[in-house]
Amino acid sequence: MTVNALKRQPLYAQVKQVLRQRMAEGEWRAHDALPSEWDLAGELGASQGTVRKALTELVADGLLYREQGRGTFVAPVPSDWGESSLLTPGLFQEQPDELAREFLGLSRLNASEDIAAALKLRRLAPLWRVRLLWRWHAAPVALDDVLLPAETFDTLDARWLRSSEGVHATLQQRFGVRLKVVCEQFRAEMLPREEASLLGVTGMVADVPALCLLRLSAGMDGQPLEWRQRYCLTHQLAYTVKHD
Amino acid sequence: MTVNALKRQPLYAQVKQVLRQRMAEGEWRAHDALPSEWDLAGELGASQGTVRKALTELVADGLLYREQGRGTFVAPVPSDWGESSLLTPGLFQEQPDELAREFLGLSRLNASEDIAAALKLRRLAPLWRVRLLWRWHAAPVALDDVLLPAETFDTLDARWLRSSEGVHATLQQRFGVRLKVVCEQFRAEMLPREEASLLGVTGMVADVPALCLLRLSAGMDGQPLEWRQRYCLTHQLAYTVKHD
DNA sequence: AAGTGGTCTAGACCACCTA
DNA sequence: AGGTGGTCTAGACCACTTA
Repeated sequence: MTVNALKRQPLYAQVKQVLRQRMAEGEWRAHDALPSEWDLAGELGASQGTVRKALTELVADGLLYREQGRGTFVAPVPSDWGESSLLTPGLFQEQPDELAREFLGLSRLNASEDIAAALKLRRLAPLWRVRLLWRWHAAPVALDDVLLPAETFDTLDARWLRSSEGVHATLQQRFGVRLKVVCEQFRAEMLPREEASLLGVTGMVADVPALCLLRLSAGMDGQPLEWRQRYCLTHQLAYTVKHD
Repeated sequence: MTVNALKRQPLYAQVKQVLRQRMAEGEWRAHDALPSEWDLAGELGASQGTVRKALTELVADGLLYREQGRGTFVAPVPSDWGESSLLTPGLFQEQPDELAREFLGLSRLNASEDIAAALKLRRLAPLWRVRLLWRWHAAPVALDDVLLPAETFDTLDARWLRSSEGVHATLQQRFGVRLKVVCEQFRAEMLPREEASLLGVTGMVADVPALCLLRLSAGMDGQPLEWRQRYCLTHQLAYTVKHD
């Protein structure tokens, strides 16, 4: 077995791990085809059935997709917005394709107690803080604070974020880490002053309700790696979550 | 094969269907053990591997759970609140166990265009409308409008709802239908007058932001069967969604 | 010790896509 | 026609639970 260096893990889990690593190393790009089940079985020293089980789970994890008769392919990087989408007030129908992301800045701060606990860090651990503004047809609709453990991503560079497809794409390309959403929490609040000004909500109509979203994301191994807080204006758009 | 009456479906899907039906008919109660994989394979005329695949998917669907060395068991009915929970302002830690449901009434109305489309009904199709109030430590925190296709659930009786574990439990017990959440949509709004009064938000402080939640649920076959609209007060509690 | 679910294999056949 | 994923089988061994 070529994969037996890892111990006490089922063979299919080792196959998953090897494939995840080879994907992170950039062996294939999005929509590239993987070798067939039989070829992988030969390469990795497992049976075709075991490789199938690993591939099935990687599809469930969102890393791959399959097409009957054609092959198994690398799934594209998910957008920062995650599995969720912004939609118009109509019920679920329309696409959020006009959504644009604007990078506002990168700074450092120390973790509050709550956030340190959520990210499983010690108190006051150093964090990166990325601020993003989302626009829909040019109008600001949401503002993000993205907090990342600075020791894990110590070489993070603002230039990467300014020019990339997004924070999640940068983490995947520069650090080989793929995020999945663990938990989201929703509140309705009156929009605070600072966020109101960044979202272009001006003086007299300052009493605007906002959807306040907290989101914890983790790597595929379950390690929490991103804390994100978002204020959304929902006059024109609603925030939707699809299940399964 | 005892299950081959259905055609052109993979054998494991037929096994799933048979087991779902037997569960809906009340052959087992929550936490009862199913027969072993080998016994089911014998009963149903499939191999143990095929039965395993069916059981694995039913576990993924949330209908069953398994324990190594002990057996396969029927999962309990999910609460109306669904996979989601109400939590205190602390980040994700606490349990929503003090949540109580109060049945306010059952009435009939005709579907609006939006809702008819979401439920895949014709315009003005008759609907049941169930109103529910949620309390947390006695204080009202959320108000539900539940819309159900009246022709599908024509014998629905208010007495069932008043005395049961909830709408979803009633539908499962009386109609053999199990719901799963398809899609949820979130907005922040100022609380409308009628809802404010039902939630006990009194006169002068009437300008309260509320979390407005729309939810579409479907049977396990994908047929949309429930439309639910909820206003949540999020001063004390936030609404959370867990993924995977 | 017996029974259960969990993993793994080898081989077969089918449905679908591409060339 | 040949390659791919999708289904199905039969048999083996392991890890865990229960009595």
